[in-house]
Amino acid sequence: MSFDKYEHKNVENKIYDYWEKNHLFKPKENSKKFSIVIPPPNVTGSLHMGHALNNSIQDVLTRFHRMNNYETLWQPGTDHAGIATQALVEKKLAKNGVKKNDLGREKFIDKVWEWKNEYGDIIINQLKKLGCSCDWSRNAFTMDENLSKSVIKVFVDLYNKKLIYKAKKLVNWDVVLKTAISDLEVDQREVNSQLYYINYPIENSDKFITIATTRPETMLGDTAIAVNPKDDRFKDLVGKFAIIPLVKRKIKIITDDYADPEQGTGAVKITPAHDFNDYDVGIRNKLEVINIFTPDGKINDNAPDPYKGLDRFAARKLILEHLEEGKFLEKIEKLFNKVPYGDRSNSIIEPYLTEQWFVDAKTLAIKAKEVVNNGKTKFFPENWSKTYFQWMNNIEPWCISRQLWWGHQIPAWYGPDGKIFVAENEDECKKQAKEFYSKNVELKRDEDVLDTWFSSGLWPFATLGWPEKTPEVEKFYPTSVLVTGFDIIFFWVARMIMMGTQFLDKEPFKNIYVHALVRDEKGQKMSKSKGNVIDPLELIEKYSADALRFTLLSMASPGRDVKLSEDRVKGYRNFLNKIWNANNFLTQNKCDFGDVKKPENIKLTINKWVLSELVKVKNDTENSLKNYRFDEAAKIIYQFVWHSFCDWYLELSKTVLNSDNEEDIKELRQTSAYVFKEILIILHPFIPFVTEEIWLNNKLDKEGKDYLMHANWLKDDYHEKKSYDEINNIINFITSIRSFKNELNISPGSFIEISTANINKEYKNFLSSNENIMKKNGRIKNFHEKDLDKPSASIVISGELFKLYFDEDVDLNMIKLTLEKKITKISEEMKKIDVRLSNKSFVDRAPQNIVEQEKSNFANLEKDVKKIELTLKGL
RNA sequence: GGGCCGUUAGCUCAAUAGUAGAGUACUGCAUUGACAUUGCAGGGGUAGUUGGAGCGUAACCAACACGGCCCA
Repeated sequence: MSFDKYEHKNVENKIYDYWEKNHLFKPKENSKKFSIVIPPPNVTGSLHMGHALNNSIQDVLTRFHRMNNYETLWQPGTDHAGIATQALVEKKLAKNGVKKNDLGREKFIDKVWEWKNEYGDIIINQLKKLGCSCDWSRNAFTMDENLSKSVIKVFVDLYNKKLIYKAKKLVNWDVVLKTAISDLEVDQREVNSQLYYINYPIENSDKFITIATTRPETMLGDTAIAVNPKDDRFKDLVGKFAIIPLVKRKIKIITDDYADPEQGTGAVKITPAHDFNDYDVGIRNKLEVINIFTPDGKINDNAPDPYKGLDRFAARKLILEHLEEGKFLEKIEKLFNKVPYGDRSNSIIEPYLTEQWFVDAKTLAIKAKEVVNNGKTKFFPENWSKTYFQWMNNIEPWCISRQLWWGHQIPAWYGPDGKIFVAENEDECKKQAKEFYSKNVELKRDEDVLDTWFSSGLWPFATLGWPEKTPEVEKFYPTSVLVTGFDIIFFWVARMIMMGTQFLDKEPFKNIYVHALVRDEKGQKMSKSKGNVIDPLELIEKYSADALRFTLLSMASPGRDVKLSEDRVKGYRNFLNKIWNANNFLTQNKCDFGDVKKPENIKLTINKWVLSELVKVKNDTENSLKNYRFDEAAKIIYQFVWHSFCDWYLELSKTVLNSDNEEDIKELRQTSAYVFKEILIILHPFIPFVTEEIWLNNKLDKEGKDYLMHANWLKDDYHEKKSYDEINNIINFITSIRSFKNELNISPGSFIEISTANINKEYKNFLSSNENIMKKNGRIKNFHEKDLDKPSASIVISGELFKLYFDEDVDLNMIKLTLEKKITKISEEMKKIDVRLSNKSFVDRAPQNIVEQEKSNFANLEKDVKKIELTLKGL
């Protein structure tokens, strides 16, 4: 087996099994609580990039809190996706020639459950691939018995409070699915349409009035023509009657502000049964409402013969032909307009007059707005509260009934005369009915089911066992944070807040972290039709779940779309490999992971430095996480592990490890093991698999007594400023030497000699105390107290002048050019500072420390230039 | 029509108003032991435009341009 590559494929499944086997996802009793409910994916769904981002974030938060003494619950589950699931099962049955109606409601629902039991866990298993540490023993489903109980209770309760009611209204009707849907499930899409100008003859006249419409077929249901009261063009016609072409029905020409003189001809046909605006006009003017469609979008018997039974689009075509023949069609214009589409069926939505159940959302919104207003619930980024309020302030009644079978059947029963009884079960309704009618009567249950979002609205407490007073509700409600995409703030977040404040009198979550949508690398929304979908499972397969998680997290900056490119994922896969090899290095150098602890009385500067860095990095990472700045957190730790720890600490440590100072070696082994262990701990929430694998390989779990998943992040305020500065000086010195060699085209591997004749004592001391490290990493043969008698090149580091001697021949001209370039650069900088300092207002009004800083910067640069100039002269 | 957001290196994005950074890509060099999924070094920015407040701005204000999203 090769040790130099991290192979995630053999690791991730194994590690996940290990976590599950040891029940590490279950909440562990503690006084502090942390809880998240998962935004339940559709049971029909499969993992897409949005899920991957959403759940990576939740998992980081969950793991972080679990590690740090919070009793932590990440409540998982799926929702029953009424329309999608029913459609899917119907389609499947149809393949075998079975129709839903042949089976009947009960048997059909059995079939759906069969499907759910077979395929419903697909997305759950995909979440496991991603590493999600949900408490799967609590996995919930919106159609589960206890959730259904909450749904029924909520419905009955809201009905009794008159916050749910039944009404005949115009609703958004999906003619393919044959159900009502809510406003939110309607997509307004911009499409190329045609605007038809149609002449309606005026009764008893040879004149006509021209209206413009994009939907000529709805003329079958026209009951008026409206013009604006201020529109003088139609003054003579108001009050007269027009004859609908083809239909030959008489309709009145009325005035209404809705008619816009600027639009079309200024006269507008009114079809109250098939347009939301027209419906309002109809009510204002007491117009007749004529429905012309069947529930599946065909022309019904209210229309004249030739059109009856035609599909709405076929009817349009025929009507246009007939209009043309009858010379009623004035002209056709091209138009770019918005047309409502059902987001599930992709068919054009019809406004349709039916009896449906509605929630009085306006009333529920009052408390829901309050908790955000008074800061009990906070949005991150804060700006999303604006979106929330904008919708909440203009909220419309929510149509919750769906003409489906799969879902929570509405707990309403009808008496023989249509009287409605609502209760948690039929027996209760029967009691009510008996009292009402003073005899036993047959009751018939409402056939409709509730909108899936109605049950999702109860998610944060129904999953915890409400309405029972469970310990979970007690402990974990309100939940700590909701992690979600902005696209469902209305659908889901707002509704949960309404339901939570209504039924538990408390906000469902303290914080709402709103993340962006994941787009492709060009910033386009991923969609199957565009073919730009990146499948997270493929990326996991190719680069590991850890790499995908880290990529998504590092790109999750607030208010931005996440533009995902595969190269980034590859880059973070390399990061895992780097960590893996750092561990190899430590192991090969006999760093002892058997008894890891922070060494006492540390002597070595690099050890003091790395510990100081570690503490700082840990604090910064923690702060970033607390502010939901996953991008920052990822960046901080990446920078530390790769650059500070691997590039500098481990490199510098080689000098110690190769020495014969046993005491130093021991201290270094201890420190590096300790720091690396802490790195694993800090990294674990981000990249749980590889950190766990290394943890277990190094036996840091102490045979199950020390789980990485429960390891606390370090608590320490260690900071050795002197050592911290010293190592930073070393890094600066070595980097300067390397750059200089590079500029002079000197091979980086070659060794050089350095004269320290011109530098101050302090710096000399610094050099001698770090001589070995400097020599090895700077590739320096020797430091000399006096200048050597051979050609040199000079360099200024930290304001001190060093002379360098090379074995190979260096072109004097080249040295000259390099130094001149340096002077130019510094001079430019000095000019800028000079401008600032010679500005009187700056000196007078800027804070003193800023002015001082500028002055000392200037002085330092000046010194550097003088020194370089001196050497130039000597060349 | 109303609202929200964005415009910084080739690309993707950061940054309390006080010397513009990272990742990636690119260029050169290195390679016998942690790692080529590597190392070292380098080039690359008139911060969308215009105006304003301010000692000082990428950051604040206003207008405009371009792009994106939500609602009607």
